Amino acid sequence: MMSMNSKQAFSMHPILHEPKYPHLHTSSEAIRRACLPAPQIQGNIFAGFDETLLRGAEALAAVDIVSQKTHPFKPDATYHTMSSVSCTPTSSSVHLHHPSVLTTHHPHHHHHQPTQGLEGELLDHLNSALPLGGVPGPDVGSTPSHPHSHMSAINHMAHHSQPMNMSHPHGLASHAVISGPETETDPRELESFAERFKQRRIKLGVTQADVGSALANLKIPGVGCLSQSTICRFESLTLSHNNMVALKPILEAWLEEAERAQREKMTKPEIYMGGDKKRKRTSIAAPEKRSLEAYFAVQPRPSSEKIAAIAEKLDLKKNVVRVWFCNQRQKQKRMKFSATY
DNA sequence: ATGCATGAGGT
DNA sequence: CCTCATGCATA
Repeated sequence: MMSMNSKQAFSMHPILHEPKYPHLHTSSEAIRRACLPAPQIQGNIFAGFDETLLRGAEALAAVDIVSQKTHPFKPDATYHTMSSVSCTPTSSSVHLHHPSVLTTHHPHHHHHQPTQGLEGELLDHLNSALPLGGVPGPDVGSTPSHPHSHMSAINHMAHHSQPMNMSHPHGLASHAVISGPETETDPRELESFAERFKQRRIKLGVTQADVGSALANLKIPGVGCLSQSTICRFESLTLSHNNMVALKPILEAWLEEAERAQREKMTKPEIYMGGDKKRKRTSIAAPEKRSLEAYFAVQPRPSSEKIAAIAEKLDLKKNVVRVWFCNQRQKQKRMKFSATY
């Protein structure tokens, strides 16, 4: 039924980093434009908002007013036992460097934190706003204005960098033209590639995890292995546009190499195992999650204090809440052409 | 396939 | 502390 990962081990040291990617790719110069609002996000933050928002509002208000109370205990579900991850040596490929190949930031950013001053008011009008409006906060949830900057990925990529909604009307100029690195950023191109990739990958009888670990064998400078998660996300386009663009050439290279290898009957069963400490994934219960969503709808970027208050209110660790917001923001931004089309 | 987490790099 | 790219652990 679904793909199962056969193996996957690898990992890099959390604390051990090296100078990592030695190369270039400093070709940023993007001109990100003011992005537009994402019409709709996949998250239905407002599903059954009646309750949710009410609760949220209540909670929010309560938080504001009550704030600290000495909670007796904190049943935090977060017990991540960090571990020393070891680079599974068993695998034929080693990879120590960080795969952070694509992290080049631009100096420009312009995000504004709009009206942050009305935090207190938010609560209030939340009350009034939600029950009626019929459509309480679609807008809020969509984060109408979140400009963002980008970083370029690997060396050859987009330059004109239009982040996402570059609606490249069509110009599918047969992408053959070499000199034009700017040819591979078309969302449609990425989409079709992802699909072709998946199909050919399956045809090769390789799992997503296999692809990930095999990448290290390509010995591409600055490229180590990737996890099953990332391969999966690439195939399902649940990565940022830039991330997709950056990964495409790498996966493309792997694909060709894999098919070539198969032709010559060279299959190397790589097996590895990783047995370290496990990290426990915190699980936020549904009610808490609903509250968080409600908060997010009004204020996607709560201040530290706010986060602390929310955390206490929901009886969660502050960091858990902070990370939740970060992840939520990230989700809203990822590709899935909802915003572009 | 996804939820929560870590870490690098930037402010 | 944020954003991004990624990953481990899970459903």
